[in-house]
Amino acid sequence: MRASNLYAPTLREVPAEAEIPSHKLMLRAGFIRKAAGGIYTYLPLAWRTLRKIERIIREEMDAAGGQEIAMPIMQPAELWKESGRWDVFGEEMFKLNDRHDREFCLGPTHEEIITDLIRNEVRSYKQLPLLLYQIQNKYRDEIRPRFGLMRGREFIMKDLYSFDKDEAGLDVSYKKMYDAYTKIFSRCGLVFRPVEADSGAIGGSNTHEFTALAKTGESQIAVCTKCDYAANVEKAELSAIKSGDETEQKLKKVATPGTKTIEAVIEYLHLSIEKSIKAVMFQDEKDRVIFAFIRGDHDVNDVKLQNAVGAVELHMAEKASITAFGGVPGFTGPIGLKKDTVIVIDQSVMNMKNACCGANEEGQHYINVNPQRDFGDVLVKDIRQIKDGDPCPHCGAPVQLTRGIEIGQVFKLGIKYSGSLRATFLDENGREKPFVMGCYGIGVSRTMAAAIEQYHDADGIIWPKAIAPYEAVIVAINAKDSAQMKLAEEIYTAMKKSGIDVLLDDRKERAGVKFKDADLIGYPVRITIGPKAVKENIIEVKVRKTGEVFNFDRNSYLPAVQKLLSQL
RNA sequence: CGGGGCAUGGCUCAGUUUGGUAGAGCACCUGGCUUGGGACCAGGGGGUCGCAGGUUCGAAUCCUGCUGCUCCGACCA
Repeated sequence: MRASNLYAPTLREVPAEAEIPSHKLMLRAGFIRKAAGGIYTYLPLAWRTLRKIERIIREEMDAAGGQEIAMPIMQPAELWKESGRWDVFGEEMFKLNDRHDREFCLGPTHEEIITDLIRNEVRSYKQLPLLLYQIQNKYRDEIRPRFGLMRGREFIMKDLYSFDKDEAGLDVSYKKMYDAYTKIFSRCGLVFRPVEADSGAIGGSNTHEFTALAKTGESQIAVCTKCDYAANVEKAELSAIKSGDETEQKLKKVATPGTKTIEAVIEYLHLSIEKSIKAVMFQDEKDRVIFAFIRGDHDVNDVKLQNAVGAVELHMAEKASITAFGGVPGFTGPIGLKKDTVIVIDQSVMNMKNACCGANEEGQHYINVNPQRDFGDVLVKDIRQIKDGDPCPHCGAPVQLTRGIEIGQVFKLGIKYSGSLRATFLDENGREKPFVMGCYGIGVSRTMAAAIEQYHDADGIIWPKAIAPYEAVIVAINAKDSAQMKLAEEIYTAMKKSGIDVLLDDRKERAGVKFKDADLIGYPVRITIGPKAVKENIIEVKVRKTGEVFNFDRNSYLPAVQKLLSQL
């Protein structure tokens, strides 16, 4: 390809709409243009990179036994109503009607379609396992599309669905996908971690998110500094903190006027914050009021709390709801609350000795609180949010909190969809059984964005070789110098012939412009053809990532460049 | 959905406070000159100032309503 024919409109200035590096750079380097909020056109450079990512995905999916199909983007409402997700997805789904007023949606995912596809045709356990996948556009009417391709309303996703006869089979399929994902993201050159995640409202027993580490990432993860444990902060487990042996003192109510915050209480009582118990009140979707208690210096993890009490959604409780159950805002404690409410105590609180907590009376706290002795029959769970330096649940070494971009997820669905859509087969004993399913997604367009988040500098993108739109660019310094152009052409032809994915920048621009564009677009290597090349037979090769410059001889540059590329 | 901000040529923005001839840089076209890190000179084209009302002799500027974009929050691959 010649740059003079390439549609890659680069921008000198940063468009005002972009916030994060990947978005800014994709706009500036001429990779994408916005069509509407969260909807983008992929220009030639982006499309090449996407196709390279897809190719890697296809190779690994096929190697793991996957078969590629293509399912419709537009899907009938009936299937979604049958699975019960027409309303669950709700506003987030793009819905439309045809001329006969039949309802459709633009697929946000394809569990319904695929389950429907196989439910009437796969009848026997002998046809299993079955792994089908596609690379397809997905649609989600995001409340707030942002960050360019990171959170769009239309995005490219690879989704594979596995069908097995039993849990053991699912475990095998899951492992295959887990391993394939590891290979895929490694081949893409990304720095990533598979992290344990919460399965959320979709249900399911086991799930890992593949997260590309990046400062701008939207999800927060806890990574062990010693072992390979990594988990989404929503999921990251904590073990109960042991307390020192202390003689239990007698429970006592004391006046603590005006101490509505934990800080005020401990200052007033001259206690350390580790001796305080904090109350946090929530209401769920059924308007149940939930009283959660946690050590003063800890924070409640609302996903853990949701799971602990079986709620779908939690929000802060209203004052009236708190008082209705005997709580007094600022002075709420577990002792003396009405029995017909939900009380959850963090596991670490149960080990505390001679602590303090609210007495459910204005201006009053209890001291010498010993939860094991004083709280009676309460629900004890791990509801605490992990923080930097907390011990790893596997090896005990401190964990580190870091941010990442979720680029893939592997998920054991079990029989959730095969159950609701009545998709069954006959097992060895002739018994009808629902398929045991798994689903496995990769955000393809998001992976491209994640790569840029990981690899860029002040001058532009620095593509990993495997997913760069072109592996190399040849810059002729002076397009009007026919000797230079002739040599550039010669090298271009030779490199192409040897299998290098190369672009020839033959534009009639000044050298500076071409250099700036090459850095911005981020070709892994740049070959410069100037006077030195013509007069001294020196082929100059610059590595984008390191800035290293190599001078190769005109007669032997090709193997040298190949070797250089193979090391990138 | 709640709270900010913005909307002026393809891009980045000034002009709006205090109403009076629509601007700059970049990009684009022509010619010249230049060619190792986003040159320079000369000439040129392009904007009903987001939309709809209103106030006024006169509105980019003041008022009302709407739309779009964007940032923060609740939601999420």
